[in-house]
Amino acid sequence: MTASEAKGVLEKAELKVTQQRIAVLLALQNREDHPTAETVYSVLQETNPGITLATVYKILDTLSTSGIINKVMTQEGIKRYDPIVENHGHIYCSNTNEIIDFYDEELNSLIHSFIAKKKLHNLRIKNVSLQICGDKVDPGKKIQIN
Amino acid sequence: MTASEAKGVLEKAELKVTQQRIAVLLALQNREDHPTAETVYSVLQETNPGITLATVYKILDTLSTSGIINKVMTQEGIKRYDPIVENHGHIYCSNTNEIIDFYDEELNSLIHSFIAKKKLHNLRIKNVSLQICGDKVDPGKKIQIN
DNA sequence: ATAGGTGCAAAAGTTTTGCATTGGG
DNA sequence: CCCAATGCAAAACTTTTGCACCTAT
Repeated sequence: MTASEAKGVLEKAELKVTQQRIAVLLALQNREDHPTAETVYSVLQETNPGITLATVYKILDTLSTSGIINKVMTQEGIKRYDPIVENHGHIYCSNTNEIIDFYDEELNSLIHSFIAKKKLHNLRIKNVSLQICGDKVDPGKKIQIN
Repeated sequence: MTASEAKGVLEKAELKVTQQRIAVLLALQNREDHPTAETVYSVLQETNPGITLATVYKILDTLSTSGIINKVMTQEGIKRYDPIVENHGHIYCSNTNEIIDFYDEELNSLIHSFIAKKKLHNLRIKNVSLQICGDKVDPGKKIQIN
């Protein structure tokens, strides 16, 4: 994602375009590790030395409330953020603290048709996601999905 | 659940049987609202005035680590606890802060057979759960599942 | 007897808030 | 220009920790 694309995303969401918001958005897009506010903040120190931790917190909250990014809670109660907003699940490793995206069209339609069939009255569904918690057998290697 | 049943649960898990642990376990069993440590603590003030908040925290952590109860993270990052440990999903209402159990055998087998088929290598799965986030349309009424 | 649990207070860690200042539309 | 976003510091809030004391086994 480029800076002007980020600008477009913010404008589309009717958010004021600021240097800080663009920087946070770009920083998040460059990561696949679902960083915390603190991590985003320290990454930005190199490129945007002015930005404040409190501002990063506020921006991440604003962006996730607007549906531009995704908030993910860890098992430990830490907020982490995901640039991918499409429906997908997460795998949590309690030994490495990794959060890995788990995307599958078939599973999505499986779950959604099931929920539609169940008819949840009086609920406006905003988000559905499958979470898989576990431990890596070999923390040094990646998790393979196939 | 009775006090002696609670005692049995603790013994089976090889945990030392204390008045405080029994009290916390019973308090949790009597609730369907997935209380926080703070809530469990204040509920216990009536029946067990001696117990400390820190102790409640420790006990809830011990019990969930032992698999006797279930830890549930809210979207806000608050730890809440569930006496039901069988595999089930949760519905989160962001307007009422309710957590509602969502249990369905068919969905469970659907998800599990899917995961088995996908073969997640290098991962020791501890827990799988579906989380549905939404808003109650009418906060005064219950959510109907059928 | 002794290993481990509890109570108390203090600390840690994350996130939020209040307010003055700055900057975008 | 004006409202909203930012920066800064302080506060809030949940949860953990250290240590002395107590209690199950």
